[in-house]
Amino acid sequence: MSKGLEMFIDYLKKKDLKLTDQRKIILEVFLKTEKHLAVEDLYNIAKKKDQSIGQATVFRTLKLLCEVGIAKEVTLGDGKTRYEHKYGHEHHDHLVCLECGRFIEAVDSRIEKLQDELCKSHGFLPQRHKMEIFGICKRCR
Amino acid sequence: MSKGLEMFIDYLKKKDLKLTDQRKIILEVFLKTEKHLAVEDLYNIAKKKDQSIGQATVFRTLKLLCEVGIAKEVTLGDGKTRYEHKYGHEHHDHLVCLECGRFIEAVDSRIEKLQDELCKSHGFLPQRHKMEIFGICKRCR
DNA sequence: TTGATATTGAAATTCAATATCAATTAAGGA
DNA sequence: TCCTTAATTGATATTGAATTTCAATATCAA
Repeated sequence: MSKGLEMFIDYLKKKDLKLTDQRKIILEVFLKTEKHLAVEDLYNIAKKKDQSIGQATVFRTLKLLCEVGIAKEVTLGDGKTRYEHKYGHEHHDHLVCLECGRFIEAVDSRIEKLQDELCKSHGFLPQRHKMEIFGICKRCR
Repeated sequence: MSKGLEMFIDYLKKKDLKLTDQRKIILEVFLKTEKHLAVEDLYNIAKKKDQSIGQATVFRTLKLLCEVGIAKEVTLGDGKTRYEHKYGHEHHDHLVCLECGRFIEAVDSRIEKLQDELCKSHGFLPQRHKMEIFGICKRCR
C-alpha cells in the first residue's frame, strides 16, 4: 500500500469518514499524475476509470487531500485552482511560463531566510508564503 | 488637476475613448482611497456619489485604470480581485494578516536580486513576480 | 447482516466576472 | 450651436468555477 493511501486511510479513520471507491480512484489518479492539475483535468482522468464519478466528488476529495497534507492548492489568479503534490515534496516556489504554462519548482534558502527577516522588521509573524515568478522558460525562449 | 486624472485623460484620448462622469467619479474614489479595494467596495463608495453608477462600469473602469498604469490587480486566491494604487508606488510585495486582513507593503532589494539569480539558474526569463507572506501582523499579535 | 451515518451524483445554487443590448452621451466637425 | 458617429452606460443575462442540496446508496462497526 502506498504511503499516500495509508495517510489517507489514517485520516479518514480519525475523522470517522469512510473510504469509498471514488476516493480511492481520485487519490490514485492524483498520486499517479505529477503535474499541477485543475479539478476538471483530474475529473476527466478519473472518469475514464469510473464513468460514474461526479465533479462534486472530485472537488470534495481534493479538499480532503489538502487537509490530509497529500495535496496543496495552487492559485495563480486566473480563476482556476490547481493542485500539486505536497507529501514528500519540500516547500518550493514557482516559475510559471507565460508561453507554455509549465510550472517550474524552485527554492532558494537565502530568499526564505530574507523573507523571515523582512517579516521580523515589520513585526509580522509569518505562517506561510507564496512566491511566483512569471516569465518565459528555457524551452520557450 | 491631479496627475492621475491627467494620465487617465491622456490615455483615453490616445485610445479614442471618452471621459465620462462615471469614469471621473470612479477614478476619484479610487485615488482617494489608499486601500486594497475589491470591486464591490469601490462600487459601494462610488454609488454614494452617483446613485446611478452600475457595477459593470466599475469593473470596466478598474480594468482601464490598470491599463493606464494607475491601478494594479491583486489576487490572493480567495476568489476576489482587489485593486491597489500603482502610479507613484514602487513595486512591493505583501504581508497579509490572516487575523485582520490588513495588507502591509514591503520590499527587500536583496530578495529581488536573488529572485533574478534563481531565474537565471533555471534559464528562466522573468517578467513579473508576486510574493505574499501570510501571517499575523504586529497589531494582532 | 444490520443500522446509523457518511457519501454520492445530478441538479440547483452561489458568487465574481463578463457579455449583450437598447438607450444615452461625449466630442469633433460643420 | 447643432449633428453625426462611435463609445459608453446600466440592467440584465450569462459564464465558469466552486459549493450546496437532497434523495438514493455505500461503508463499516457491532
